[in-house]
Amino acid sequence: MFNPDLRSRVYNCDICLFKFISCQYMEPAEFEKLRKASVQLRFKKGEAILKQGARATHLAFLQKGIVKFFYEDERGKNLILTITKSPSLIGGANVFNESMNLFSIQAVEDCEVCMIDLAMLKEIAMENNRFLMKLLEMITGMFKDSILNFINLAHKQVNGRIADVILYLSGSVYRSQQFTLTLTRKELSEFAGCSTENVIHTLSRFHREGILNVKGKSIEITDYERLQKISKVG
Amino acid sequence: MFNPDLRSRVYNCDICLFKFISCQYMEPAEFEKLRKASVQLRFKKGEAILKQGARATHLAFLQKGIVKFFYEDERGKNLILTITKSPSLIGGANVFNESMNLFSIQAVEDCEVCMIDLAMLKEIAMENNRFLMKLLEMITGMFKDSILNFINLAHKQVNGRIADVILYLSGSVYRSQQFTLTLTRKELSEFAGCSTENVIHTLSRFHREGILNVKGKSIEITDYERLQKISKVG
DNA sequence: TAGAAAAAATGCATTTTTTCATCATATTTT
DNA sequence: AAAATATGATGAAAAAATGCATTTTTTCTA
Repeated sequence: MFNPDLRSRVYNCDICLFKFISCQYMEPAEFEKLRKASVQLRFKKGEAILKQGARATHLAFLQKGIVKFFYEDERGKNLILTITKSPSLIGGANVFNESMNLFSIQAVEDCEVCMIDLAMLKEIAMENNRFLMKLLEMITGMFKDSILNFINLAHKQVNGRIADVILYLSGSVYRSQQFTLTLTRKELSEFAGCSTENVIHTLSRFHREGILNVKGKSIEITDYERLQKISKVG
Repeated sequence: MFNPDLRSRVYNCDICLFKFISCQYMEPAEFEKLRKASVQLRFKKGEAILKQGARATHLAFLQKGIVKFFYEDERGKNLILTITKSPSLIGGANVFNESMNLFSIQAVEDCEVCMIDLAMLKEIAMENNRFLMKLLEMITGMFKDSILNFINLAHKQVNGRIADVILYLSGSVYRSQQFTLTLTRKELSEFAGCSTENVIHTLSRFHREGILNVKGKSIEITDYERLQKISKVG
């Protein structure tokens, strides 16, 4: 039989971590309400998933792919707050107080995202304390990551900041000592808070000094110890 | 009659904003449980209210005074996340996920603080959704402020960052165009993320250029427009 | 209230970072 | 396939920021 409900599904909900976690706190019937208030979407590299300043109507769960959180200032300059890979709850920053998105979220590579209706989510959370607590935990965790990121960047010089960025991408995003960047040098500079040229200069220096093997988008960490030391010393 | 319960009170709870807000969400009897699980304390300028790394056992409500939130890195260098005046909920950053304080909170001038037992607070919040939501809102609000602060600092040069700090202190802390700093130049530098000398140089330059009237701890904004422009342009 | 300690201020040498000019190489668009 | 556009790389000059030595001022405390 043909199931119309499945027609538009990008992926099966049974593999979804958010479903798995949620169902530890609610009955399947209750989760089904949540699911019906959600829609799965594909985003191509570069597409906006949530837009700074827009009304926050959805919480998003990143099922597949990598995204960047960034803030656009008045002069159009961007600042990347963090970069996150799936699976991960994204864009809940404003759920409990603001009605506007504080920042934008954009696909850094092709993504699969489930957009969950905020009104329904709130409705269910209000009836379910343990779930509300868990949500809270996930959302404040997001905040914590961004803040720790900033702290790292705030009192280091560019050397240390770039080392940090590489270590972060290697450890938390691509999860390998050798990876192919899906970010441009400009984006790296928006993450590290310096000029694009400074990123390029620093990467070539790290390459010359045998710390990294940089070839365009391909980066390999060849001297992990030293990179870590640069990150620490600042 | 002598009321032993009042003996150790630093101030009367009836003037407390946290009580006022809480009582919009709970019965007086329930609030009384919370009050009994709380203790009022005085902190002298410079004293630690909450210490980074320590177990988070209390939520603190700042009744009177000014505090700084700061992060101490491995090398003992500090970074001030934000500066807050009373009345304000402080130190809830870790309430819902971590068991350790993510950062320290210290009195910048003499303070009166109510330390609220976290276990009891959680117990009550779990039974009271609307109150839990309100708490959540207050706590994520704190996070939001810190992040916006960081965004401001992250891609501006020292000029703009110092302008920002002065505008912030004037607008949100001392609430006047003319105020007497309770922070040292070193603390300003930890807030602006630059060297102490740079703060001093920049303040004297602003003074020379007629933007500020700086005399030791006393600061007056004499050209608000220009200060704001410097903050914007970075 | 004198003396010590801490904080603030100043000038200068050095380092770091940005900006700009130029060119090579990808990637898209037409 | 050519043209247009974006991205990456390099070097040099200018600007910004730091670190240090030293002096002055303020604050603390005995």
